[in-house]
Formats: sequence, structure tokens, C-alpha cells
Amino acid sequence: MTSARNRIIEAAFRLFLKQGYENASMAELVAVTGLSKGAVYHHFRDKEALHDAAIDHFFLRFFSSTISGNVNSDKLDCVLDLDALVGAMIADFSRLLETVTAIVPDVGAYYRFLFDALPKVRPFIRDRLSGAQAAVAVAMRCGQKRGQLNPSLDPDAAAMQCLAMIEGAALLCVLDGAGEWDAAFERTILPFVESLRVRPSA
Amino acid sequence: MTSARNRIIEAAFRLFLKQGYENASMAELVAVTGLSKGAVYHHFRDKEALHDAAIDHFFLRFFSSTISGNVNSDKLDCVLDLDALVGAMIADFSRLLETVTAIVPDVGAYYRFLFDALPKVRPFIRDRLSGAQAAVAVAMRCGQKRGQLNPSLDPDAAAMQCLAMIEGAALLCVLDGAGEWDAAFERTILPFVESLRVRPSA
DNA sequence: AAACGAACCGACCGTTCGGTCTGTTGGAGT
DNA sequence: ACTCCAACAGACCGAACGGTCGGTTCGTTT
Repeated sequence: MTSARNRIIEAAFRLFLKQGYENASMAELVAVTGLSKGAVYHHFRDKEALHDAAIDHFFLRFFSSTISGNVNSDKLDCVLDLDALVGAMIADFSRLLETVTAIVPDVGAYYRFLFDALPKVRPFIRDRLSGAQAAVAVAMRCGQKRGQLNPSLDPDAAAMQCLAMIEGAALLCVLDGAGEWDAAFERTILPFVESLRVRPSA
Repeated sequence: MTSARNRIIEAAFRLFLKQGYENASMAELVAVTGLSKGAVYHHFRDKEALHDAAIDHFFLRFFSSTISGNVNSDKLDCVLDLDALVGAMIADFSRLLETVTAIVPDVGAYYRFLFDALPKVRPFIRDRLSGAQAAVAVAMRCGQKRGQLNPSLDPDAAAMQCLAMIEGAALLCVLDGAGEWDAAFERTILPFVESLRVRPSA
């Protein structure tokens, strides 16, 4: 049931991701969809409406399948393992980056797409980020209660540190251009989380 | 001695920062410079050459005045204080962000400019980042020799963690949109650096 | 003062853009 | 078999784009 509308959205997303909003022309979109201009404008009022649809397609689709997108900190009880949570977040991030690089080699395209869309998705992104931070903080309090994590650390601040380090490690990879984010995560966030544990039986 | 050429470059930089490469038209540039189209094309072959000049103007000018841009890790001896170095890097980053927001309210514009320019400045950026990382690593080894820093940590990995956390904290601020990066730095990188110190006389 | 050329002007060019319009088609409903 | 309308095709439009070009100014040189 891949409707023409959905095919247009998918193609638009790939085109916006590859070339950015301004550089992606409707003529090119028409060419890659195989449809006509009239067909596209039959389904979407204008280029911006198509952009909106592409943004929804990507963000909603992606975040609905991530840990940080599904975790609801209200429901969080003391059942969350920090290592597992951070591991899942890293896996989600890696999956996102791989999804992007499967379409366009340069991961920087993801950030261009994100910043093109930012004015529209900022509330959504803000919600997801604060949700993820809250989840990590809860996991940290769990770890402290269990006596696994250093009791002197501030869970909220440490949670923000985790998020910042994950985002920052990915950004550094993109700036570097080599794209070895797995190695970057292993050198940064994983040792950092490890360092939060209580010293193993001094 | 603000030559017409320099005025054009400065205006072009502001325009590219505000509107991005594609959205900045030569007609607008001509309007804000007060010069004519012919004058601009007398000094620059085409729009892209002007973009190159604007990129140089920004990155060279800015990084030549930063700590991480001037520190040469080869010359680094054990005279570097980690707190001072990280503090200076934060100050540089804050200054950069303030420079940007003085021109355009949305800090996200900096990232758009950066990613527009990334293919051209990647070697430069890579050089500066690895330089900064090396400098932080040297400062950490100094701290370890002095007995101020935890001797069990890996200086290179910890240095990358510092850079990632700084970059990530700034990125989180941009995504959030509130733009309170000073507070973000104080909640993330500063406590993190503090946590690297040896426990104060147990 | 004559000559020269860099700097500058702005009308203009070809192209491409997002978007519209007229017309065609093919299948569901009766 | 006929109607009808969503779905589609593609020629076409005005606007805006980056870039060009012949002409003008003006400081410097000789």
C-alpha cells in the first residue's frame, strides 16, 4: 500500500536530506519520483507543505522507535539500568546516523536537515531531549539506590553531561568527516558512564 | 584602510550567516554594501569565491585569537593548568556564540554557516580540534604529574570527553533555543573537570 | 594635459525557480 | 454503458536568480 503520496514524501525526504531545502528543486523531485509536477501539486499545496511532510516522516517515524522516544519518565520506576539505557541510546543514535549515511555519504547532511527543520520541530526535539535527560537521571537514582553508582553525584547534572557527551561525540565525528562514531562513543560516553560507578571494592 | 573589498567580505559574511549561502542573493549583498553589482564582481570571480572569502574572514580571524588556535602541543611543556585551559576554551566558545548572536539572534545560524562551509574548512577544523584535544591531554598529564588529577585516567580519552561535552552542551543549547550556554557549560563541563581531580584529602 | 587603467555603475542576459492551468485517464458507482 | 471525479500529465507563467558587458569616473603617471 505504498501510495503515490507516500512515495512522494519518501523521495522528498531523501532529496531534502541530500541537497537541503533550498537546493532541492521540484523539478528534481518530479524526476526521481517518476510522477509529474501536477501529481505532486495535487497532493501538496506547495514546497513547504512537502517539507513539513518530509520532516514528520523522518522525525516521527524515527523517534517513535527509539528508547528515548518511548520512555516516559513519569512511569519510570526503579527498574531502569543505566548501562542498558545509555547503551540503547547510543544504539539509537548509531542507527539514525546509519540511516542517514545509507542515503547520503556525508553525515553532515543530517545536521543540515535538522537545522533546516529546527524552527518547526524545536518543541518536539526539546520534548524528546528533556525526556531522555529525565530518563537518564531516573536510571542514575536507581543505580544510587542499588549502591552501584557514586552517591555523591548530582543525577540531573550527570544526565545532562551524558546527553551532551553523546551529542558532542557524534558532532565531532561529523566535523572530522571520518564517520567512525562507534569508536567515538566507545572512547567517550562509555568510559564516562563507567567512571560513575562506585570504586570496585577498594 | 577598510577597502571596498573588505567591506564586501564583511557584508557577505553577515549575509551568509543570516540567510545561508543559497538564500543570500547578490542583489541583497549589493543593496547592503551600497556598492554596485559590477563592483562586487570586479573583486570576486563569482558567488562562490565570495563565499570562500567570507569563510576565511570568519574562521581565520576567529581561531587566530583563541587559545585552542594558538596552543601548539609540540611546544607544550608541563606549564599548562587544566582548569585555566578549559576555562579559556569555554570563554572562546562563548565569545564565538556571542559574536554570532550579535549578528543574528538564532545561534543555529552558526551551525548552518559551519555546515555550508564544512567541505571547504574540514581540514582546518580537523587540525584545530586535534590541536585542542592534544592541548587538553597535555594539561591532564601535567595535572597528573603534579598529583592534582586522578592518575588512573587516560588523558587522551578524557581530553576527547572534554571536547565532546563542550561541543555537545553548546549544541543542546542551540537545539533548545533558549541560548543559555553559560549555564549549560557550568552544569556540564565544569563539574566534569572538577570530578577528575583527586579526592580532596580523604 | 593627455593618457591610462583600476574601480565602479546598472541595465540586461539566459536560466531556473516554484507554482498554475488545461487537459487526459482510468476505475468505482449506478 | 455511462457518469464522474480523484489522480495524473506536462506545457506554460512571472519572478528572481547569478552573472555579463559596455560605458563612466577618477586618481596616477608621464
